[in-house]
Amino acid sequence: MTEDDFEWSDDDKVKILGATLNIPPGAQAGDLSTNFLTPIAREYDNGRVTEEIILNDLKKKLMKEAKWEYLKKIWLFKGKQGYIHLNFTQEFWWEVIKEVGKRGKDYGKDKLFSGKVQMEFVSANPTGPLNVVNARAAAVGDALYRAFSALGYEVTKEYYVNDEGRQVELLGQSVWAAKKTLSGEETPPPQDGYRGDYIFELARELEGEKPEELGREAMERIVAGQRTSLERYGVTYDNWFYQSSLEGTGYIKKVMEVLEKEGYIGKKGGAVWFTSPHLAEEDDRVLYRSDGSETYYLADLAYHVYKHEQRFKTVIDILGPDHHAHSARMQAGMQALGYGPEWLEILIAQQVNIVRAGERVKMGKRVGEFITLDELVEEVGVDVAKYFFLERGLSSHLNFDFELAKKTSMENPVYYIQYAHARVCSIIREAKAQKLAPDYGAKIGYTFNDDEVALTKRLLIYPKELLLVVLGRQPQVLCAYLHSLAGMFHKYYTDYRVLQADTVEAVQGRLNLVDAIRQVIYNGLEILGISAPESM
RNA sequence: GCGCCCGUAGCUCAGUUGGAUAGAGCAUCGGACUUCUAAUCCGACGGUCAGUGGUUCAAAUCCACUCGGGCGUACCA
Repeated sequence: MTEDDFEWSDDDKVKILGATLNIPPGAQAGDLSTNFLTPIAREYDNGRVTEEIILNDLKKKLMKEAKWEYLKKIWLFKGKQGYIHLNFTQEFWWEVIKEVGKRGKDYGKDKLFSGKVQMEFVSANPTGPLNVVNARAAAVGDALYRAFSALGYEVTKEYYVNDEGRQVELLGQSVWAAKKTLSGEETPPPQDGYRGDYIFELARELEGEKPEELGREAMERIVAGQRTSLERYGVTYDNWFYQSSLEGTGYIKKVMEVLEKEGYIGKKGGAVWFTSPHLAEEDDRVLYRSDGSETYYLADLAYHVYKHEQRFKTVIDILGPDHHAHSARMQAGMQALGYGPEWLEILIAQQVNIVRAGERVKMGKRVGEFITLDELVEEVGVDVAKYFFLERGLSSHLNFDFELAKKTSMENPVYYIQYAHARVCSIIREAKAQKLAPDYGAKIGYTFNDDEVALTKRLLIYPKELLLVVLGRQPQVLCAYLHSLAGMFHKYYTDYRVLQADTVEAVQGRLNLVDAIRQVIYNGLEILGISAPESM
């Protein structure tokens, strides 16, 4: 086998250069390592290609990459498994720091992907203020939006407003009843109506007289309020799409035509159903009610047909925990309409339990008791709220302990990360007073010690972490990364003096290093939508 | 009943397209400020990865079953 027999695909390159490049544990390890060998070895394991041959080939390839000219040694770690270890020359670490410094806010950004992607998230019903699950979806959706953008996707953020249907009627009736009550004529809210102080506030402010008018007015007021809450939370949208705007567009008609043609339409009890021979009967779903009105399901299918015509490569919807069934139905419907399963991706933001004084707060708009996004921000602040949501996987249930979030706020992970940033800024400020500054063009005649190399490695893998966030739709990877980087920096800060290093060159080298750390923390926090204060 | 999510340290959770010695924070206990910010650092304590079986050179990760928790299962949205 010669070198030319072995072709590396782009995917393989991504793996080599990023996805599976790790910082190995243990003292005898190389600078970086990859388990890339194992899957490839198995793939080519026909008895003739040995690990050594692949290793040699990999070495040649890596040496050719300009960035890897500093590769000093590539070897097979003799452990339980065959990991490839890489060692680098000292110059390599300076190059990494230089790369971070020169690219600045763009470090980590890369045109790895292309195409239009839409992210729809929060899309709460216009019947009340935003709650904590909405806050969770907003934090994650917005962070994913930035991560996707950073890696080359052209991303659009959209908010879907369900401004039609029974809920708006109910809302109108609820406000109407509250208005009556306020005028001295005690009137209970309708069955399944909305309760809570905000209904009475609306009743005081709105002028409509009939329930229908009040419903429309209340909805507009509430949507405006949701938008303001989100802005205060640092989340804005490219587009607010109203369900009512689908009227007269023909998308609903189109959905019905295609479904009819493909044999997915059935009639039962005067209603029109989505049905399929592949589905169990209980999975059938109403499209038109027996009174002839359209369901939310039909409207949502039409809405997604509309999305598809906007030529999005991928559409990602982040929905609340009450949408499990709806999610499955949407996927079934979209496939019936002829769209591939990978086109629409539905992520479920699992429920958030609010814990106060050790007890779970039961919530629900119709119960009238819930913690709003505004209250959350008011009590713990934007940065803490976002971080609490971002550091956990979207699919796990989350306990949000208010007392804990406030009580331990001084030892909060988000402050820990921000403090690392502020500390570097403090060093830079002090350096400036001494007429010193980071200089990435400078020739560095200083040899990084082990701790400095370890920090540099951590900076080197930042782009890989960003890639993992995008591939797995999981911002928590970035939270863990930043927390670990901040931790390493805090220790470094305690152990070494930057400005009181032994030589001028050491001061310059360290100054460049800490400034690069500052940059990466800044970039990471920016992706997460969390502020990076210069002093605390 | 069926579907989805989950079960990892005392608590809250990372780690799951199979890969190196399972990690953090909080809590508890003991140390470190004459120093570029102690919102920090160091150390100690803490694990049958819910259980059983299976697949594999290799399982917290995949499969099956069991147990436990949450959510969903509308001609609401």
